[in-house]
Parts: sequence; C-alpha cells; structure tokens
Amino acid sequence: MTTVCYTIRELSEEFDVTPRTLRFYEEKGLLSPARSGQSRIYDAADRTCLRLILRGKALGFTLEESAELISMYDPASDNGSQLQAVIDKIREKKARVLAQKAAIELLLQDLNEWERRSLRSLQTLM
Amino acid sequence: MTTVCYTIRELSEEFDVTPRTLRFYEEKGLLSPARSGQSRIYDAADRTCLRLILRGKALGFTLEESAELISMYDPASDNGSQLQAVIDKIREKKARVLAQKAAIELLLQDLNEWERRSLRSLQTLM
DNA sequence: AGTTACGTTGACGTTAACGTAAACCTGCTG
DNA sequence: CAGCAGGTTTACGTTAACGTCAACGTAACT
Repeated sequence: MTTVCYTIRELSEEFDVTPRTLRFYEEKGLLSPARSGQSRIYDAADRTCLRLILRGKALGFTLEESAELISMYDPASDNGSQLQAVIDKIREKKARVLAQKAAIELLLQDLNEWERRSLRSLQTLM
Repeated sequence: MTTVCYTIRELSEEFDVTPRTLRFYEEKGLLSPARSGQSRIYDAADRTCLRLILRGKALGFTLEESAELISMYDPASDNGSQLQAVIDKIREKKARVLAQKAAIELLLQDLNEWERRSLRSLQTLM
C-alpha cells in the first residue's frame, strides 16, 4: 500500500485555497498533518478531511460544525456509550441538510419561473 | 385589498431575528420599509424580501448576493437592454444552486451510510 | 557563496454580519 | 404626571475566517 503524500502547496492548489487556509484549519484543530522536519505533510486522510470541510463550507456550515462532522468520521468513538450520541448528531445534521435541500428546491422553482418570464418578455420585444 | 402591516418586532419575531438585524438590512439597502412618524412599518413586500434574504442566508449566500437576487425580483428592470443581463444572472444563480444540491446529495449519502454503520455497531454490542 | 523556491512561525489587519450600550423620543396607562 | 414599553439614531465592540506582512530556515541549483 503506497502512502500518498502532499505538500501544503499541492493540496492548497488542488482545492483552490491558500496555504494560509490550511495552516488556519490546523490551528483550529481541523487538520493535523504529519511533519517532515518543519514542513507539513498531508496524506489521504488529511485530504478527505479537507474535502469535508470545504463541502460543509459550501453548504453554509461553520468551521466548528464541520469539525463536528469530521469527529464523526473518527472511528475512535465507536465505544458504545458515545455511539448513540454520534447517531443523534448524524440525524441532526441530516435534518438540517434535508431542510436545506427543500429550500434549494423552492429557490430553484422561483429561478426557473423568473427565467421563463424574462424570456417571454424578451420575445415580445423582438 | 387590505394592506397588511408589521411592526419591526412582529416581523423580527416571526422570522426569529432581532430588530437590529432588520435595521441593518435596511442600512444595507436590502429593505426599505415605510415610516409612520419615526417608526418603521413593514408590508407584505418587505416580508417577502426578508424571507428571500434569510432563505439565501441559509444556503450560504452573502447579503450582497441576496441583494442581487432581490433586485432580480424588481419588475423595474424589464426594459429590454437589462433583460438579457438579468437572465444571465438568473442562470448563474441556478448553476450555483444546482451545484449545492449535488453537494447536498453527496453529503446525505455519507450521512446515511454512517448512520447505518453506527446502528449496526450498536446492535452488535447488545 | 548567492539566489531562487518553498517552507515555517508570529503578529497584526480586514471584512461581513451583526451585538451591545447610550441617549433619546413617544404614546399609553395607572 | 410618572413610568413603562416600544420605538429611534449613533457609535463602538465582537466573532469567524482568513489576508498580509515580516523575519527566518532550508534545500537545490548555478
């Protein structure tokens, strides 16, 4: 199993963020890349974390919320007593995401309606 | 046609924001309620605007972006030359919203998967 | 040895979106 | 009329999420 690695610049360019952003996320405990001397070295897991963070961001989640999401990925919490809490959090997230999806569909309907109306207006002017 | 009106508090409570928020939106040109003496008076149109703003916010839009969305609602721009630009903006928004929807569906898949796994783990512990 | 490219750690600056506090008006109500 | 519940403006404070230096290390190339 070959271990894939990324420098800070590689990863930042791939996801179109700045190195500063990656350091900031680390400062906030959202990433914890290995070190080679001073330099940070990111592996596949770090990459996955980053993708989750950014995906959450795109959905309007705060970094703190994304941190929660990430901690849910952590298999360390599979000790029974924590497990039910994790499930609850998952369901909470799901509820919120489903609400967002509903909002999106409403907005899409509106946008489509406007587009149709605007197109008709444009036609009648020609 | 009876003109429905709201005080700042009524509206803020209905949408679960503070009066300060409504004044702030006005300061930013997103709302422009009538006045009765000093006091602000919001009507149905203001209410609709507010709903749009908050709906946008829930989807991670900035206030400025929501302002754009709102200006698109304005039938004043139906003067032909602006119209094509409006349509373009609508399509731009649609693209973004569709991308978000896709992201949401991915996230939902992930969440469902975790839920299933967690539930199974919980079962095997009993 | 110089410089170029990439990394590092502070530390302070910035923007959006409000919160909070002060000082004030205004219409009721006991 | 005193007082209170609502509103107002003005202005400064705050938090999140980075941006932007500055000052430095290091490895590679020439």
